[in-house]
Amino acid sequence: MIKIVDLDFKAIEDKWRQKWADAKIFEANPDERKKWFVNSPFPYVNSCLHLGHGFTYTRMDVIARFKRMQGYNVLFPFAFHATGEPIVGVAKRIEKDDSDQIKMLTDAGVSEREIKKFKDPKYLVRYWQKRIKQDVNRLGIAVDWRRSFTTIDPEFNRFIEWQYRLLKDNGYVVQGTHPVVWCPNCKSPTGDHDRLQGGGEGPINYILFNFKLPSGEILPMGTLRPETIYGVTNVWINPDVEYVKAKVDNEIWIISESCTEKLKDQMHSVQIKGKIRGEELIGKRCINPILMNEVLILPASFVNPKSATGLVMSVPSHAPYDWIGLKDLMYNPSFLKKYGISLDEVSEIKPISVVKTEGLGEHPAVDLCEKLEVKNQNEVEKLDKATNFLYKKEFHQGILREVCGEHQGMRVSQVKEDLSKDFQKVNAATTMWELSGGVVCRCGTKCHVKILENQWFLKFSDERWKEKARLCLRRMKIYPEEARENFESTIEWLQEKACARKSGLGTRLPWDKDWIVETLSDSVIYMSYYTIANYINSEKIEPDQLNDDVFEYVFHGEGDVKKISEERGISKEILQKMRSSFEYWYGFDIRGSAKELIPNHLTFCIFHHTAVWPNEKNWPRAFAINGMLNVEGEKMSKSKGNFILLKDAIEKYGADATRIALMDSAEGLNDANWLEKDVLAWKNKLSSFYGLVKRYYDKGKLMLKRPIDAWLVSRFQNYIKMITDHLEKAENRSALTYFHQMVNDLQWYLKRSEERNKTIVNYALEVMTKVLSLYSPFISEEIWNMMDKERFISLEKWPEFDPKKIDEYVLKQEETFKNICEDIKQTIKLSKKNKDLYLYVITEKEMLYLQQASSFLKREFGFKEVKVFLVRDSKKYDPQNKSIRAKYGKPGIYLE
RNA sequence: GCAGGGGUUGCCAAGUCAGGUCAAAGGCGUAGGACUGAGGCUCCUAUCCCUUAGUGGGUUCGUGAGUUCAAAUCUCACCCCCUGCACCA
Repeated sequence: MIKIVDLDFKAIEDKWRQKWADAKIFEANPDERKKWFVNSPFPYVNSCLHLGHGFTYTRMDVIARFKRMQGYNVLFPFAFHATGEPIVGVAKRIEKDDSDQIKMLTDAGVSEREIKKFKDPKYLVRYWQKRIKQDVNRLGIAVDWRRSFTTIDPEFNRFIEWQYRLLKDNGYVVQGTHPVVWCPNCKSPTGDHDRLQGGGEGPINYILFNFKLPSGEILPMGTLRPETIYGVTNVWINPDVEYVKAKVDNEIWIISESCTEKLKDQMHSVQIKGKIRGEELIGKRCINPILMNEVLILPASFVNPKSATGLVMSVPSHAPYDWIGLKDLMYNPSFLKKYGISLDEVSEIKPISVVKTEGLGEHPAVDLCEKLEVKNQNEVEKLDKATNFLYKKEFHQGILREVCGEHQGMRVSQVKEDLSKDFQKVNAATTMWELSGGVVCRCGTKCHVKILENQWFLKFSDERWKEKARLCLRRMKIYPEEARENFESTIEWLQEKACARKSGLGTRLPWDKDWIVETLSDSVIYMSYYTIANYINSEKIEPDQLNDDVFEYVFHGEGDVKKISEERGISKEILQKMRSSFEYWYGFDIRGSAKELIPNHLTFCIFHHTAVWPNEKNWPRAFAINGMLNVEGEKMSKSKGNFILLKDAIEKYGADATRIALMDSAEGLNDANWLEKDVLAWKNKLSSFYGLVKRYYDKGKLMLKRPIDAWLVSRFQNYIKMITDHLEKAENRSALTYFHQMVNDLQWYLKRSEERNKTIVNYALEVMTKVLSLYSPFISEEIWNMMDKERFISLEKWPEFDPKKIDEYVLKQEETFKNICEDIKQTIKLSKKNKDLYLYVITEKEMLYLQQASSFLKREFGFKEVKVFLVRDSKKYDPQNKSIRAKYGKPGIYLE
């Protein structure tokens, strides 16, 4: 019976945190031991850490502690990410007294006085840096803080400059032109997270067909389906819209006014020459640039001037809107008359089928409108649904008909690109970018597509770069293996990636100061900076002392140290120390992160390492990937109100329980689930383990090893093997499950043996405490201290697996014995007899084993007598006659 | 839509690659019991359904079909969930 011990977890945690810090046990310097460099992505410093951070960091910390106990020289550094837009954004919002922003900060426990100072982004960074450091320490992460930095430190900026110059010199950074979603107000690209509306929308390329009026002006018709040019029966213009005549490059176009704004941002020169109402064009004819036939310009209200050019061609066979548009006109002859168009002219128009699709009729748009019973062009919902359906179906399965000339028989999906190119080649068409859907920037402005010129890109498409990345990945360990495919497909899929922006915090591109290195691109090789950051910090090396020569020497061993030392004013010894520190620690041995970073950050990390370091020794060696952290089965989010800050969890449950519950909540790519009842259960378990040690440690007798002692040792040896194997694969949860089993086994042992073998019980408790120390280090230090140990458990030696200590025979016997106990229990239940017990066994060894257990059986079941007999001749067995049974017997259990 | 991962008995989760020993580990929860002044602790027992003298039977591993003497495990199709889809951290 173990009494619950009331433990003051907080006091224990404070005590050991302080002792660790005083003894500087996590400060790692190169020495003769083998090294182990573990790290995890640094957090963005615009708020304190949440439970998800705690999950990833604890996971790495468990591995760090494991490796340290295994005898490695372990380095776990930590830094802070501050580059990019959000921090500036917060500062700006504070400046403007934004109430939402202030509330967010107040909720996170920032005082009003502090909030006022947040107008200064640098102050804001310093503030959160302090808070985050506190959170990390509270959680018990074994960090070497001497190597800490932020990405807006000028020293770090020098490092990034070195990196980018190097990449550019090797041809991995190139200039290019690219369409982006653009906010004309912010004058910057609008990413998904920067949007009030239109998440997931992006630029899509419209083809514009140059229909011509007899007078020479061009009516550009925007469409996503170039093949439908063969099925055009007329064109549509919105009669109520005021269009403009504009000189676009060297032609006169008639387009909507909003289109001119878009074209200006898409590398066209646009001058508005005049206005023209849509209705003025109705009833005129224009020429199809491919078929060269004349088609009628008809009115339709569904034509949206905000979409592309504000002019569309009509393909009634394949576009439900167009078919309904025509029908609407036929039912409305007076409307037609207004524009001087005769009903006959319209009723003569017959759909022209362009695409043949299995399962669809000749004119699928017509059929669909009938099926959905679309009454008129105002039934937008039905029409959109039909349009969507047709677009997909015909794109994937449709085959071009005879009217398409040389392209006949081709599948739409295969021929679409070629068609577009061909039409452009003969000047029948151009293209323009349009959004796939409306996007509104966070600032409230409507966005459009802009073609960014002279943008800087990382050339991930470069085949020699990809090949190196593949090689690196092949050599890496990925935990769990299931995640590897994701890396492989990312390497194949990555193309040019913009690596610079015009706004936000960060390092300016050294050769083009207008651009700032984008934040995902300045955080891919910073782990190497940890190996020298302690020298930069302690030696107070100034940013302007750091130039490419320094970094070339430190990271590549290039150049003359003496000369660099003189020129840069850094002592030769320090430079050499930095160099050897890098050589000692790099490449890192494991980096742990959530799975969301696989397709970007982690794969970039592979690419950049292979580009910066030709020597494979410096490449990443392993990634450990974890899933997302859910809370009570739901995604953690501020709006759901289930957002848990790390500090709050630690405050409420203690760091030890928080850590071990996090580790127990998931493994591999599965999303973890944080359940309060589990955390509380762990808190109790920790207490009762403390109680277990207090009660049994060093309390038994010194005695010779009995079978049951051998059993416990054997079981523990197996556990040590299993736990070690799992931890080597970053499977922290699996390793932890054996802790439960060890507790169970120890409890069986305590019950089973009347007298406890002090050596054995101590051994078991020590092993368990060591295992526990990875997960819940504070309480483990406390327990270790209670055991009168001199050293920190954090610096103790990991229990070694020794197969020689495993006694297979005893393991088997005890297993059998447990089964026998189970049988005895059942038999007692049925026979209601428990006076005497007779056991019949086959071998003498078995007999001896059971005889040794007889006192346990008496204690456990209340037998007066327990006898074990050897079976001599089972054929003569007679269950009724005790004396015969004793003489011959049959293997089994008999009760009196 | 595309890419990667997943769906197991109340919940979490092992098992799937190497088919049988799987009614399926372990943890949590729940129920009963022990201990206790009392317990939210700890220990024992039970926990798919029916039946039973320590058994026997039935129905299960997202859905449907297939391969096989035999499928949670292999094949195919479908449904659902998670992550990512780029100039954003």
